[in-house]
Amino acid sequence: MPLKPGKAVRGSNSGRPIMVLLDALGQRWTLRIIWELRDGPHTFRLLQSRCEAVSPTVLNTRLKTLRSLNLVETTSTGYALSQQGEALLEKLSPLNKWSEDWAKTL
Amino acid sequence: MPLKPGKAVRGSNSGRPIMVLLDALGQRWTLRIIWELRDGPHTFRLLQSRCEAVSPTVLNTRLKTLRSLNLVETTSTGYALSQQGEALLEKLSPLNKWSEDWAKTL
DNA sequence: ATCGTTGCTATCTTTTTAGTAGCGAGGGGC
DNA sequence: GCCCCTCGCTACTAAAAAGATAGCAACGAT
Repeated sequence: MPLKPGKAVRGSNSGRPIMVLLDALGQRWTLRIIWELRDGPHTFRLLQSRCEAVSPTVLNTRLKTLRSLNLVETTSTGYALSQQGEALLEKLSPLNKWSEDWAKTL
Repeated sequence: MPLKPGKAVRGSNSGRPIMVLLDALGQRWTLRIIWELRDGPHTFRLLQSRCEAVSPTVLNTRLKTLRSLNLVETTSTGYALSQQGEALLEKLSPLNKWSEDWAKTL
């Protein structure tokens, strides 16, 4: 059951891209993996250690999904964000700054 | 174990706000709930039906978390994004358009 | 008082995620 | 060739989260 725009996902059978995206990003570690790839390619094991020892089972599952969604690709030096992945990260990276301001209000 | 900036979350004990945020948003339905609140307050049950019958158990858990994170608040007409929640949604809403372009590349 | 709707809890099942061990492939040194 | 190390990754099992369903107490309108 691969995740793919146009296909139903959990919680939405519309197949609308945003729903597919929200479903993918809502799986644990997905957002984090994209985040950790922000400064360049990482090997599987390095990525694993950056994500505080996420289990290889999950990491590999996520990487498979992210590759099938064309957000991550394998390079000679390890896993890296694809062009699309970079674009997505660009949309997400303002969250870093925002989250710090947000934290102050708590 | 409430989610809160400054405190360890699963996968990061740094307490950095971005990690707390990524952890929160990476829980299933969280992103979707924020998304569904984009056009105004909704009652618990309406929100539930908008999220294609998400179980009340999970919905309530998420709403509790989102309230404790100051992203959602209760109003006379139901659950609504707080000021912070609106700000977050603003950061996320470009994803809708982006996701459509992205979907074309698949 | 009855009815419908609300937010929500209790209970149980299923799915997902976590944790750990270790394999086969490849590279380097010798 | 052989040893040793690191690599990506799979297998297996345990724990945690999410899903599904039933239903209760509180409120408002009739």
